[in-house]
Order: sequence, then structure tokens, then C-alpha cells
Amino acid sequence: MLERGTKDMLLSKLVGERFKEKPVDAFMVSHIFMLRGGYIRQVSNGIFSLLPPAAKAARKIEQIIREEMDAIEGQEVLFPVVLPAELWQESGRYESVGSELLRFRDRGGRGMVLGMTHEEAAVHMARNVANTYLKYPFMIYQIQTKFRDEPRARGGLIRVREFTMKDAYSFHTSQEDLEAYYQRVYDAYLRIYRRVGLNNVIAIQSDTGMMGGRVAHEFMYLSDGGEDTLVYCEKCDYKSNMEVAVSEIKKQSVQEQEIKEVHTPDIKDIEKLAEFLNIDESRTMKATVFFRKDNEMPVVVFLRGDLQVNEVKLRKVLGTEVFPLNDYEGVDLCFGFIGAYNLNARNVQVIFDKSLEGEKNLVCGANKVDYHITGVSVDRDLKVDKFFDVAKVSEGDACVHCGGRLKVSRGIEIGNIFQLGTKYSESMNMHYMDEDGKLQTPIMGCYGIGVGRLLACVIEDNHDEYGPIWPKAVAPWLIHICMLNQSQEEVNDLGHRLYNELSKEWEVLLDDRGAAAGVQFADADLLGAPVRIILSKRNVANGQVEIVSRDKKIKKLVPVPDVRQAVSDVLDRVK
RNA sequence: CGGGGUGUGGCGCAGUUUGGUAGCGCACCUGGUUUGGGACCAGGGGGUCGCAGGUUCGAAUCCUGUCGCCCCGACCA
Repeated sequence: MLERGTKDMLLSKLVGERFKEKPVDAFMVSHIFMLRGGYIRQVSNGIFSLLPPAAKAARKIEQIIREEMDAIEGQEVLFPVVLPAELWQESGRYESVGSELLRFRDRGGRGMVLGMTHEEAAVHMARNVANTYLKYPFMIYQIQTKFRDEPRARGGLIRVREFTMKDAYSFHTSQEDLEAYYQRVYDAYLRIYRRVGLNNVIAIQSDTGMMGGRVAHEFMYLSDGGEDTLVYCEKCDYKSNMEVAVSEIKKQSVQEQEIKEVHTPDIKDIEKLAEFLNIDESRTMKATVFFRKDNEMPVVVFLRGDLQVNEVKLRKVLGTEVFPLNDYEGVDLCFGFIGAYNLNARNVQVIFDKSLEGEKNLVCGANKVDYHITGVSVDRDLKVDKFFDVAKVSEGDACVHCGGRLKVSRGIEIGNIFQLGTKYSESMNMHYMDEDGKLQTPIMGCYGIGVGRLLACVIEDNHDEYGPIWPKAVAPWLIHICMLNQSQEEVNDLGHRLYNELSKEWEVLLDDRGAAAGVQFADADLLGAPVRIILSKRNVANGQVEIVSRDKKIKKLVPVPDVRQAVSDVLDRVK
């Protein structure tokens, strides 16, 4: 017989178990604690079930997001998870998106997809009803399951294939209106992160990727374990994803030299070349070879030897997807010794990075096995029509805005916002009547936050060596009662009495298992409730209980009649 | 999709080299002693060893195939 209220939970009945040992396959702290604490259970690669503690915390995050979306006039809706292929064919994404879009057929053989984002569904919903300018602007959002067949899920809830996401879509009659609303969403996002207890979050400029559109920002939780690389200026507020980051590259002034051919036996990479000639890598010219997806033509990118090619930038310059070339068969290049000087390769596209502009006395390949050329000056010896910016920014480069020093850091993407423009409204024939009775195409924005990933980041940002230290806004339970000597009637009675009383006001978990003190404390640490009440034989005999905050910064003995007030005080003092 | 690793009870692992019918720690159940940081004693339950085929009198172990999972890379709102 279940006789539980909505806020109370007996630990002896809680579904899920907690483990002492670190799971062998987990590396990120959030993943480790979520497994050890009985928060999540993996069902398949990148697919997880959430157990009660995680489900409760996720619900609280969702509620915070919901409140902030409603506060900027969002209207909550619900799109289907399964969508017909035709809808995605309308926008063109059925073809343009890769295999992360899960496609399948229903019993009638009709093509279906699992929703990975819902622009199509949003336009489908809105296009027939938003037929007059009087309805604009408006924003619709949902909190819904998404599926993306990621090539490689990892890190517990950090990178998964199935996940819950809040996605929002706004519709406007002018670019100015979109920009103004975009800013409101931006501000709402920062409020959301603050409310769920995340501190190290910054917004950066980002690539628009498959979404299309021009302006986009990503919200990054700064963490060494993050998968994204970001660049920011120490002096001004320039912040960007590495994918689109730009910089002034540092250049040294050097003397011009004569062209010379040197024998470099089996020296096929920049590192060995610099070592062999005893020069800095920045005194060499590197050739990196890609191939275009559209016509499969090889592309040689020349850049200064100390730099790396930024593939996202290269993709934009070429206007097509690019992949590193691995199959050298039939390509008219002398691999390992490719150089810009005297390069006579057929059917190969050549791109020069701006890092080479004006450089003098560089070493490059001689297009001949085991030889390099020294003393190459770009202006004097090479005919370059145009330089492109296709190199990755390095730490220490100068900021293009203020000349300040750029720093490179890692982060986890916990939200993004896009100014989409008319990509979807146009391709999917969405129109409205303007004041002059003319048909117009609305301008869109879209905005996403991954709930599970956010939950994981809250742990990344709030934990000690024993487990999560949940901020009270998202804690599964606010109060955790430990009965250290449960066999003592007074302890058992008082524990249950406090449990019943406090759960009228707060969410309370009672450890009624009669376990050893160490077991109880360890589990309480893993469950991370902000306030812990400890009942021991001796204290209870003195009419007292101990109240401790999860971060262990507050510890006090209080008389039993004062417990409610003391709990309230501690809750006021913790984050 | 490439490279590497791994699959034995809920979790962590041994056993595989050299085939002989499955074991350890934790967890779980019963009884008792315990109780301020993962206790102790006694008893007990649970695994057709990822799956399929083959070799053999006999396969966790050898052979072939296949699948899952993990890591690195490619990829990625």
C-alpha cells in the first residue's frame, strides 16, 4: 500500500541503487555521480533512462526554462517526435542533413523521420494560422524529446543521441524586430543558467551549421572537459567559437634570402622539417590537402607551418563540405613535399591563407621527393591572387577588435540561438498579409537548450569528491534525514515525525534503512540534498538534532522544537 | 566510417595461454550482534560465460561468423 505525499520519499523505497565503486566506463564527474548515485541508467549507446532523482531534477530545470520562456511571451506547444519525410523535403533538409537524421518507413512504406529539431514542424503549425501581420511577432516553444543519431555519444548526459530539449521558434515581420527579440532570448538564457545554479557560462559567436542563417550565439559552460574550443579576448568582450574565430596573426620581420633547394631525406612533416633545419615552425609553409564534397577535387591549403586549418572556415570559403584527403591515389601532388613554389599540379585547387601574406624566407616542399625549398618570399616568388582566412586562431594572437591578447579555452555547449532569416519560411511557403495587403515572408529565429546536458553541467559545476551539491533550485530533495540509531525508538519516532512535518513544506527524503552511519552519509552525499538533518542516539537524548548543509559549510546542533526554523535558515543561506 | 579494447550473476573482476561442466569482492535475502564516514558472525538465493554455427566424448576456454559496449579519430544546433 502506497501512502506517500508528493514531497516525501522513504529511501528504503526509492527506485535505484547507489554504488561505492567508480563505474569503469565513466570519465566525467557528472557521468560518474549520475551512475553511482542512481540517477541514470544507460539503455543503449547514447540512450538513457532517468531514475527518480534525475527525473525530479530535470523537471525542475524544465520548469525554470518554462517560466523564462513564458516571461518573454512564449507560447508552449508540442510538436510530434515522428514527422513525415515530406515536411523535411519541403525545407530541403531531408537531403542536406546527414545520417544524424534517423529516417525510417512506416507500415505503408511512407518515409518518416525522428525529429532532431523542429523548424519544419513549427512552420507547419504556424503557416496556416499566422496569415496577417496583426498576429506578429510571436514565439512558440516546446520541451520535447529529440533524436540525433550522433556518430559517437559520450560523457553520460553530456553527449547523447536521445535527449529532451527546449526548442523555441519566433516569427517576425522585420529584421529589426527579430534582432530585438533575439536579445530578449539571449537575456532570458542567462537568467535560466543563473537560476539553475551554473556560474561559468559565457555567450559566444558561433557557426550556423545546418541551421542556416547569419547570426548565431552559443552559450558555453566553461570546462576543461568540454568538447568545444572557444576563443575570447582578455581586453574587450570578443568571444567566439574556434570554428568562426578570427585574429591578427603575429608576424616577425625577417630578411629576404635566395631561393635554394635542400636535401631533406624522409622529412615529411612540419615538426621534423623544423627540427632538421633548426628553425621555428613559423618559418615554414605547410600544405594541407582536402577534397571537395561537390566535385571531389583536391584542395591544397597553404598556410604558415605553425598554424592549423580551420575546416569550418575553409568550408565557407569553398562553399562546399570538405574532408581531409586520405586517398592519395591519382592525385597530382608529391605528398610530404608539397610546396607553393613551382607547383604545377593539374586538377587541384589551391588556397592561400592570410598568414602567408607578405611572409619572407619560408621553407616549403619542392614538389620532389626528399627535397624542400628555402628562402621563399611570398610576394616575390609566388603569384597569389587572393589570401583567405582559413587558419585556426592560436592562443596569444591579437584581437581584431582591440589588439588585446586572445585566450583559448574549452567549453560545453548548453544552449544556442540563431537568427534564421527566411530559410524555412521561404522554402516552406509561409506568408502573411502586410498592412498594404501584400504577401510577405516572415523572418524567423530559433533557440535551443538541452535539458539533460544542462543537468549534467549543474553537477560539473557543483560537486565535491563525494557527490553533487545540488543548488536548491534543482535539487531532487531539499532535505535528507539520516537516522543513525534507528533501532532506538526515540530516534525512529523523531525521524518519522520530522519527516511528516517538514514534508508539508519541503521535499524530504528519510533514510529509514537502518544502515550504518557511513552508508547513510555516503548516500546522502550522492543524492546531494542541500540540507541534511542527522539524528543520533546521544543528540536525540539531549533533545537536539544536527543540521548540516550539503557543502558542509554550515553545521549546527539545534533543539528539536527549532528544527523547522533552522532548516529554513540554512536553506536561505545556501545557493 | 577508420584504429584500439572489451563482453563471465545488479556492479567490479578472476578463470581463457595448457578444454574436464564456473569462482571472488560488493550488492541482495534470513537470523543475530552492531551503528558519527561504506561494520561483523552464521546461513542462503541468483549466471545455459553477448549471440550463432563449428571442432571435440566434453567448450567460458579452440575455430568461423555476427552483435553490443568503451576509448581515440573522423563527424556534430
